[in-house]
Formats: sequence, structure tokens, C-alpha cells
Amino acid sequence: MKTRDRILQTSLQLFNEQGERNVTTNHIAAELGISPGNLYYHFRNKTDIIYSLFIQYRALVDRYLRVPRDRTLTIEDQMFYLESVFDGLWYYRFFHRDLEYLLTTDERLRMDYREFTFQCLTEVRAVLQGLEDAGILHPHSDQEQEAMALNVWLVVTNWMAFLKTARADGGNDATSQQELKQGIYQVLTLQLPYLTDSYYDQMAAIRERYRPQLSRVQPEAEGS
Amino acid sequence: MKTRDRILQTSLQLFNEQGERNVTTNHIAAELGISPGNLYYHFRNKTDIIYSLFIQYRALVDRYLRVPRDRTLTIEDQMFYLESVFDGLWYYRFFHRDLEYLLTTDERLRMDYREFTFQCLTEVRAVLQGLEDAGILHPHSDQEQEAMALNVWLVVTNWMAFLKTARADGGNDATSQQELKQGIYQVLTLQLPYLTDSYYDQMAAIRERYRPQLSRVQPEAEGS
DNA sequence: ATTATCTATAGATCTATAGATAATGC
DNA sequence: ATTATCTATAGATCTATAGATAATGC
Repeated sequence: MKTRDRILQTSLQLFNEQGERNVTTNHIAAELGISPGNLYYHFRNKTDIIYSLFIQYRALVDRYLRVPRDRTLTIEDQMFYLESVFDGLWYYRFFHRDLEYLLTTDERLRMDYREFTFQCLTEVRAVLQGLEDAGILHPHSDQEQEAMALNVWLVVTNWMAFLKTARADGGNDATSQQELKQGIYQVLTLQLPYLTDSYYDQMAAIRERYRPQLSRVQPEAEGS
Repeated sequence: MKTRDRILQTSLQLFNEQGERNVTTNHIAAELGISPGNLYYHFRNKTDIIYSLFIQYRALVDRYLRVPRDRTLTIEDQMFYLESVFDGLWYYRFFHRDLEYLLTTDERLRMDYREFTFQCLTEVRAVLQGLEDAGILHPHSDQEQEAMALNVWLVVTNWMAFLKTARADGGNDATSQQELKQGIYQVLTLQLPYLTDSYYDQMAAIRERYRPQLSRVQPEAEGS
């Protein structure tokens, strides 16, 4: 593998494991067994590395989240999107952690990420529309659909951060990808009241499969 | 004012304006016109300052978010809670920005914040229950209520982060507190499908007042 | 010839403390 | 006597580059 790609790969790994803030260019070079000088030959600075990782991340999402406009959607379609999106979030999980800082540091990233967000929101709306057209969801007004899509986005992109804060340890990596998928339960919760009678039972059953294991998340026994 | 309190006040201000990550103990001391040595006389380190600010924040939320269990709730009750909560989020807005990093750095903060989160979730559920008992919301199962409360929490605590990423500039402070309140629109969107017929129009009208000015947030004109 | 890599380091911070001095409260 | 403050600084990083050297591709 090219050194440039190894730098990206190792950076991603260290960022994910330790958080971008705790990983310096020195650490990355040391982990790779190359000199800091060499790293700077390939990337201008850490910001440049992060931007390249964002490009990878965006490409990954673009590859999976292509919602057809010419046909209605099935429940399986939606589940595929959800699974894919959460896989992507996991793979580049460092990214949403320090997102705000990253965006203030890198003007180019801020602009591109902003555009990326709006594209994703458009795709989410297309999913909702596709399910509505299929008779799975009750119809809603454009404005309601837009607000719903935004809530879906907020839940999806921030579920992981919540999990980290809700666990007593900082988040044991081993079990976390599993738990991350429980965010799907939360997303499906948003749709629950909009499901038509014909699909309610089926969707509710699927949702049950993702139910969070609250014994883990919740600290003490249930109060009234 | 006591020096200790001035340190907290100035730290909060600098953290909010520039982000916790960009503010060092040196900056705080310089802004106050005191020596770094003096700052360290009052606080062991920056983590200690942040923890003290969290204690203030928690006290603020505790003061407002006390949901009565012995009576049903009115729509006005809920609006008061929402307004108060968003005010608090604004006042300590640095906190949720670097939250994850802060929690991994300070074990004590992590434990306390976790407990705080669960207490807040309990209060959110009490609000939902109070509205349900008042016949404003259709009844839902305990599990659905729990998942809903979690979604409310996710939307409330992350709306500001979204706003920052969605704006072309990093977020002009002047207008932002206004915009922050638009998060209320998103929260009320979550309740929309659960409203009973008797209250739908009233609540929908209130919700309209918080509608985001999309011209600001959205980059280009509406596509189909 | 060009590309990739290393060595060595200047310059910039930042944290946190030791030790001296000033201010305050009995 | 105790509390608050300052001066000065050691020690630890981190970034980013200059300049030399090695490897590679024609």
C-alpha cells in the first residue's frame, strides 16, 4: 500500500480509538514507524488528513444512500439504508465526535460538510416519500416531512454520542458497534405513529429486534 | 466578586465564545488580568474549572425542570420547560460542544453527567405523562414513551450543534440565541402525531411560531 | 531527474509548581 | 497567621520546515 494511504488508514484507526484531539501527527508517524518529516511530505498538516478522511466518508455514504425516485420503497429498502448508514457512522466514528471543532478549523471542510448534510437530508426525505407512496406511512405535509427528516438526521448522527455518555465506562469498543445499531430503534420510533394499519405490525416487529438493552444503558432499576 | 467566581465567569464566557479547546488557563488568566499562578491557586486545573461550571449548569436545570407529579400539565407548562431548557443550553453552550472529550478526561464529570442525563430523561417522561393525563397527547405504552423521551433529549441537546454545521459561517453569535429556539419547533414536531383532536390546532399554531427561517439554514432554493 | 524518506531542530505553546511577596482578618 | 497574589521557570509537547540522503523510474 502507498504510504499516503497507510497514513490515512492509521490516522483513522487512531482517531477512532483515541479521539482526534488526542492524536498528533507525531503519534501517527510513530505508529506507522515513519518519520514526522515523511508524514508532512504527504500531508500539509493534520487538518489535511482529516479532510481526506471526510472525502472517503462522503464517498461511502454516497455509494449506499442512493434512493430511487422512480419507484416506491419497501421496508427492506429502508432497513438496508439504516444498516448502511450506521455502519458508515461506526467506521468513521471519530468524525462526528469533534465535528464542531473540525468545522471551525477548516473552512473547506465546513462548506463541504454543510452541502453533504443537505444532500443527506434530501435523501432522507426521499425515503419518507417513498414509504408514503408505498402506503406504509400516512401522508404528511411537506413541512412536516421536512421537520421529520431533520429529526431523523439528529437522532442518527447523535445516537453514538449519547451512548458514550450513557455508559458508565467511556464505551467499551467491543460491544459498541452492536449497541450503535440500537439507534435504529430510535429512528423507527419516529415513524411509529405514522405507520398505516397494514404495515404497523410488521414494522413494530422489526423495530423490536433493535430494542436497546436497557440493563446496560440504564443505571438503576426502573422507578415508577 | 470573589476571584474564584470571576474565574468561572470569564472561563464560561471564553469557552462559549471560542470553544473550550481553544481556551487555555493562560488565556483565562490574561483575560482576567491575573497571573496564571493565581488561577492555579483557586483551581487545580482546567478540568476542575469545567467541573465547577457543570455544577452550575446542573443547578440551573434542576431549578427549572421540576415537573409536578400530582397534577396534569398544560401546554403552557410544557412551553415554559422548553424555553427554560433552551435558555440553559445557550448559557452553557460550550458544554455540549466538547462533551465527549470532557467526559473521557474527567471520570467524576462522566459519572455525574450520566446521572444528570437519566434524571432529565425522567423529567421528560413526566412531561409526556402529564400531557397524556391531561388529554393533550394520545396515550402510549411505557416503552414508546421511553423511546420518545430519548428522542426529545437527542433533539434538544444536539439542535445547536446542527445549527452550527448548517450555517455557512460558523454561527454568528448575535442571531444564534434566536435560532436556537427553533429547536422547539423540532421538539414539537415529535409530538405532532400524538396530539388529540381537541388540542391539535392550538399546539400546531404554537409550533408555527418557532418555525426555522429556512432561508438562513438552507443553502439553495427548494428542489422538488 | 524525480520521488520518497530521514535527521535535526527552531519556535511556539501550555501546564503546573516553587518560592517570594503582598493583603487581610483577628 | 492566613489567604491571596505574583514572578519566574522547568519540563513537556507539538508543528512544521530545512537540508541531506536514499530509492525509483526512465
